[in-house]
Amino acid sequence: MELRRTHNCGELDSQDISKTVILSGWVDRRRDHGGLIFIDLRDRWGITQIRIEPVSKAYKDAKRLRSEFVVSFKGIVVERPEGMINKKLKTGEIEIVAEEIEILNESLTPPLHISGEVNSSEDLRLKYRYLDLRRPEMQKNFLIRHKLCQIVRQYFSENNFVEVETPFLMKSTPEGARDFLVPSRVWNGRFYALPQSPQTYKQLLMVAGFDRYFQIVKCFRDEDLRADRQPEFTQIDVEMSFIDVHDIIAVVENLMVRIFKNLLDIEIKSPFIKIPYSEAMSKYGSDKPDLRFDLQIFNISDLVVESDFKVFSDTVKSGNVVAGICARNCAGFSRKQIDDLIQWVKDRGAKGLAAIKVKGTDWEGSLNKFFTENIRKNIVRKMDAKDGDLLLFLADTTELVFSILGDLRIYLAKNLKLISENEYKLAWIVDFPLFEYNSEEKRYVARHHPFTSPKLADIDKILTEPEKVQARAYDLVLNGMEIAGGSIRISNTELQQKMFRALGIGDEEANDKFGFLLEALNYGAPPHGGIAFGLDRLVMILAKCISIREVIAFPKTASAMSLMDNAPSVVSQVQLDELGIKLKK
RNA sequence: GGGGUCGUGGUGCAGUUGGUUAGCACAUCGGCCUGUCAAGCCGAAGGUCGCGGGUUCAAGUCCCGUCGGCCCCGCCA
Repeated sequence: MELRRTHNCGELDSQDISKTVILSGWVDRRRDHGGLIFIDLRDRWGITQIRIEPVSKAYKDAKRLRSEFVVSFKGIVVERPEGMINKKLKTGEIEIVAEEIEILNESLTPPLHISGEVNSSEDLRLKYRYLDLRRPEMQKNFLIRHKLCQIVRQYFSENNFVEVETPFLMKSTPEGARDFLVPSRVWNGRFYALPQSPQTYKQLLMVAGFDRYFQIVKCFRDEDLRADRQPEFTQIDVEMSFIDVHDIIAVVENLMVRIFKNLLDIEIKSPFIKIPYSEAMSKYGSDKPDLRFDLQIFNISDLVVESDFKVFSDTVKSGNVVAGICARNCAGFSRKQIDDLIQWVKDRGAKGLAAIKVKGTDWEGSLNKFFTENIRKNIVRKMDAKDGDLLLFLADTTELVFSILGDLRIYLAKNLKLISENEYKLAWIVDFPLFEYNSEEKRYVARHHPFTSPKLADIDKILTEPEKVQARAYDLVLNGMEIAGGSIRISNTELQQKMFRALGIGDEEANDKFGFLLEALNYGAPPHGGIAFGLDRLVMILAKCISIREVIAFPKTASAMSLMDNAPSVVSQVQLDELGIKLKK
C-alpha cells in the first residue's frame, strides 16, 4: 500500500478546496464517458466523487475499475463547476481530480447490489453477509447499536454499576426455554448448557455484595425463530441490591430518557404509565399492548346477556364473554372487507364476527332487530361509538375473545394506518400473575422465572391458590414490543423452596438443580432484583427495522442455519469419539 | 410439529386457459462518447425455470414428493 489515506470519503467540503488528499475505499459507481471518468468512492463515512481526466497518470488504471474494487486516489480537492453540485451527497460541493491511483484489490461482480436500495433476496444477503454489511443502510444500524452500547455502559458506570462477565458454559437447568447443550470432553456423558440468561449468576453477585451489576451479554435459547427472535441474542442485564420495584423502574426510565435523547433526539416523558396485567389483557388483549393507537376492547357481556340475539346471550349465560372494538369511521367498509375480517378471525379460531355499522341510534343490518333501543344505547355509550363507526364483536371463551381482539386491534391499526412512524409509547406492565397453568405438563409454571418474588401479601396463597398470587414483576413495553422484563427476586431460602414446591419441583430435584443458589441464599443474601433488556429488539425499534436480523451482524435463518458458513455442520468421528458421543441412525 | 407464501440468466422481476426459439431491466463483455452523479447510445454473451417423480402429443405453467428463503401458530421461565 503506497498511498496512505489522509481523509475519509464523507468529510471533505468546500473548506478543503485545493488541498492534496488521499482517499481509499470501494468503487460505488463508475461513470465512464470515454474521455472523462467519474468514480463514486465509498467508505464507512460516505461517498466522494473522483474525476479522472484522460491526461491523468491515473487514467489507464482507472479505466479498469469496476464495482467494489478497492482503490486509493491521490488528488486535489476542487470546487464543482456551476450547476454540477450534487445536493444528495454530503461531499457534493467538491470532487477530487485524480493524480495518482493505486488499485489495492479487485472484486468479482458482486452477487448483490451494494449501492442504492436493498434489491436482493434475503438468502443471498445472508450468504454474502460481508457484502450486505457493506451497504450504508446496514452500517447505519450497527452504528446505532454501537452508540446504544456506549450509552448503556456510560449510564450504568455513572450510577455505580459494575460490569461483570458471567460464564457461557454453565449448568443445564429445568424450567424455561430449551437449553443449547455443550458436551464435555473431560467428563464424557456430561453437558454444559449455554445460558438462557445469566439469571442465577447475577443473583449470586448480589449475594457477593457487588450491590449493582450490569452486563451486555449474549443469551442462548434453543427455540423456534421469529422475525424478532434469534437463538442467540443480546441482553442488557441489570441487578441491584437493597431496592424495591420503584428503584428499578427509576433507573430504567432514566436510561430510556437518555437513550431516546442521545440517539433520536426525542424527549420522552418519565414516569411512564403503569398498566396492571389484567387491565392490559382486558383493554388490549395483550400483555404488551401497542399504545400508539386506541381501538380499545370493551366487554359488553353484561349488556347483551338479556338480548334476543341468542349467539350473544347464550355465550354469556354459559360463562363466556362477548366483547368488541369500535373501528372509527369504518361503517363504509364493503361487504368484501367485512367478509375478509370474518375470515381473518375464523383463521384464528373464532366462530364468527358480528359487524355492526352505527347509523345514529340505529344499527345498519339484520342484527338491529335483536337488540332493544336501550341495549343499543348502552353499548354505544360504553364503547363511545359515533355515527359512521363500525362495531366488531366476538363471542367465545374469555381467552379466545381477548387474544383475537388483541390481534385484530393491531391488524386494523395497520390497515387503517393509525400508527405513526415517529411515535414511541412506553409503558410498564405490572401486577403479573406469578404462575400460569401449563395444561401439557399439568402443573403450574413460573410466568417470569422461578426466582421471582411473590407479592408479600400473597405468600400464603402460593401452595393453596397459586392462580391468585401476583408477582413483584414488571415488563417494559415499547410500541407493542416487550423490550425489558424483570422482578424482585426471592432472597430467602424457605420461600425459594416453597416456590419450587409450588412448581412441582421436589426438594431433591431443587437441590440437585439449584442447590448452589438455595445454599447461597442462606449466607446473607440481600434483598435484590433486576431487569433485562432485549438489546437487539431495542436497536431494531430505534433503527426502524422490521426484522431483528437487520441489527445482528451474522444472524441465523428461520430454520436456525447460518447460510454464510453453513453452521450447524457435521463433525468428524474423531471429535465425536473424544466427546463420547454416538449418533443415532 | 402445523399453516401460509415464494423459488425463472450474475441480480431483481414478467411469463395468460399447458402450445413456436422462455421475455424485460440492471449488472457483465465489446464499440462510440470530456460534466456525469441510477450517465447515455449501439451491439454481444449469458437459462438443467430449486431438486426428484408423475399426468400429457406437449409442463416454467397441472399433480405428488422433497429442499431452501420469508411470515405466522405451537414453542420462547
